[in-house]
Formats: sequence, C-alpha cells, structure tokens
Amino acid sequence: MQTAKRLFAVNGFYGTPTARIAKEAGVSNGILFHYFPTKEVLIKAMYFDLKDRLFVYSTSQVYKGATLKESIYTLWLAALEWNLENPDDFEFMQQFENSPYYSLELEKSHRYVQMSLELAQKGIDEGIFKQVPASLLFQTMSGLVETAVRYLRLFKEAQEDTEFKNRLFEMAWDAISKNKI
Amino acid sequence: MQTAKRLFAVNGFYGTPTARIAKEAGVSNGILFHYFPTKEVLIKAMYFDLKDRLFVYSTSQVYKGATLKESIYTLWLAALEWNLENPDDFEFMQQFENSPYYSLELEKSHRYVQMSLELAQKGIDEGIFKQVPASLLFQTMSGLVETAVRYLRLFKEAQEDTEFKNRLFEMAWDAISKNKI
DNA sequence: AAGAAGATTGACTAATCAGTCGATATTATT
DNA sequence: AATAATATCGACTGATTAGTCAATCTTCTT
Repeated sequence: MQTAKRLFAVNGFYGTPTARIAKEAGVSNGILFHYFPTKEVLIKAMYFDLKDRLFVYSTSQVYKGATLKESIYTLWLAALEWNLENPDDFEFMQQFENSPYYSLELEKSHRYVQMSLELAQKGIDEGIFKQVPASLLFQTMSGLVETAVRYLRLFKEAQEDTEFKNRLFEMAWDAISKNKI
Repeated sequence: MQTAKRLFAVNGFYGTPTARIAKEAGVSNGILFHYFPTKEVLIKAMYFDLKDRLFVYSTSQVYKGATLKESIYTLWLAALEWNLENPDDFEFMQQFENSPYYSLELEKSHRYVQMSLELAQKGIDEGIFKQVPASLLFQTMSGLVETAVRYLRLFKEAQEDTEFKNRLFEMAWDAISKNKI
C-alpha cells in the first residue's frame, strides 16, 4: 500500500500498472491480487486506511476542556500539518475524491467525517457558527484546509511561519463563524 | 470536444477510449487524430477553451461602476451558476486540475486567472481584503465556489433559494475580507 | 474542367495491462 | 512427522487502446 501510494501520487491511478506496484514493493504480481482481488479494492482500502489514520491523529491532539474555537483550531492545524507531512497521502486523496471511485455514501461512513459533523452541529446550536447546515460548514472547512495545504506546498518558506498560519486559520474561522460586527 | 467532455465527465479521462469519442461524435477515428495529434492535446485544448468561455461569461456580467464587493459578488455568482448549468464542464475541470496534466504555469496563462488576481490585489490595496498574498485570496475564493457548487448540486432545492445563496456568498466574503468587529 | 489541397475514412498494429492459475514454499495444527 | 492451510511466485492471456496510414472523397483555385 505504501508503494502504491507513492506511485499513484506521481503517476495517477491509471498511470500506475499493478505489475509496477508489485515489482517496486518487492513482491510478486500474484500476491498483490491475493490480498486485493482488484485494483479498485486496493485503492478503496487505501483511502479508508488514510481517512482512519487522519482521524486518529487529529482527535489525539484535541484537549478535553478546550473551547469550541480551540478544538476547531487544533483539528484544522492537525489536518493541515498532516497533509503537509504526508504529501503522497494528500495527492492520493485529491485524486480519489475526484475519481469515479468516490461516493458520498463512502464518505459518510468514516469516523473522521462523523466526528466533524457533530462538532459543526454543536457550533450551530451554540450560535457560534452561521445558521447553515452542518455538512456545509464541514465541507467549507475541508475545502479551506485543502486551499491552505496547496498554498503552503507552493510557498514552503511560509510553512514554519506561525503568524501566517494563524491568518490562514482566521480566514477559515471567519467563513464559518457568525460575525460580530 | 463536446462529446469528449460528456464522456470524460461520466467515465473519466482514462475510462474514455478515443475510439468511443469519435464514434459518439459521429466521426471517424482518423479525423480525431488529424485535429488533435494526441489525447493529451485534446484534453488540454478542452481545458483552455473552458477557462476562456468562463472568463467571457463572467466578465460580461460585471458593471462598470460597481463597487469592489458588487464586482466580487457578480463574479462569484457567475462562476457558481455557470458551473451549475454546465455540470460536465465542472466535472471535467475538477478532474483536469487533479490530474498529471495540470500545472501552475498553465493556470497562470489564462485571462480568467489574471483578471482575478488583479481584482484581489485591488482589494488588498484598498484595505478591504485581508493583508495576505493576492494569489491566496484567489485560491480561497475559487475553493469556496467549488464547495458551493458541490453543495448545491447535492441539494438541488436550494439552487433557486436566493437567500441561501447570499449566505454562501457571505461565507466566502467573510473569509477574504477584513472583519469590522 | 483539371489539378491541387485539404478533409475524412476505418481497418490495422504494437504495446500495455488487469487479472489468472498451477506450481512451489512456508507456517500452523494434530 | 504427517497433514492441512496459507503464502508466494511469475509466466501467461484475453482484452483493450492510442495512434497510423493508405485510400477515397470533397472543396478550392486557376
């Protein structure tokens, strides 16, 4: 799976023959299909695995007694840094979510998504977030994490700039929170 | 190109044989390669064409004497509705921008991107937008248009809800503009 | 009308690739 | 130790597909 991820990230799903995955992973062609009966099964298993690791990593960072904003910030930062530190995962995820393999049903089955939706609903109920559907808030935040990741991948010098990252978060926060004018 | 776009939107680039494009377009295999020497050339030509049509459509809607916020709103709405009315274009664009064909150099060559960047810079200079790079503001807006499109495609009943669309714009505007607390 | 230039055809090919399968090796169970 | 169960191998195949090419048709020029 690690080898497949690296190759997919560079050459895309269709640009990566299963034979090459097996070869570079140092195993036979046969054994690959022994564990993953089709290429599609391999790809979906990889996506599920990735989302689950992201969930474990993100939630492990959140304090128990944190305020909502602190929690959101921690989760936002965790997602951001995780994507920056695992560029192959990010590439793979982007490709997958824009491929025919992806579906909403699949998406909703992940713990990561469920947890995020609950948090969004909490913010709405407390009157901190805008009065829009929770799923919209989640998608907005996810989209803005992606934007931030893409930007910081381009301008690497800003990756260590805490002040700049705070501004990035501020943009995301302003998008979803009620404005106190 | 229209046929290719429809097929790509449904089956993806790699899931669509050139022979099928030709057949469904009612032309021969040979003539397709007469005008587009490779599949890649076809795909890139389609992307360029699409971005240019989006530019023409969007800018035609902006009033001369409009304020910055009005202009941004008009452009945001134009992009949103254009994507909703041309779902094949949207699917195609998403796939392209997450494929190995895509590059930043290509992106910057489009009139649409150049115009957007100038507008973003104007907002920064006037102190209306957050003091971050213009390209970040543009990418943020683009990302939020995508989010809005995806959301409205899922919940079609909200597509005609002007009030809801205003809320969507508000989220985008709050993300990029300075907050008046 | 003759000839040139370009448009169009579709059968063909060389290469690629997902997935199979029978044989062999390793590990677990009794 | 004998047997069963599982893991691994890699050569092979059937299907698919991007791109070619020689022949035919259409349009333009003089």
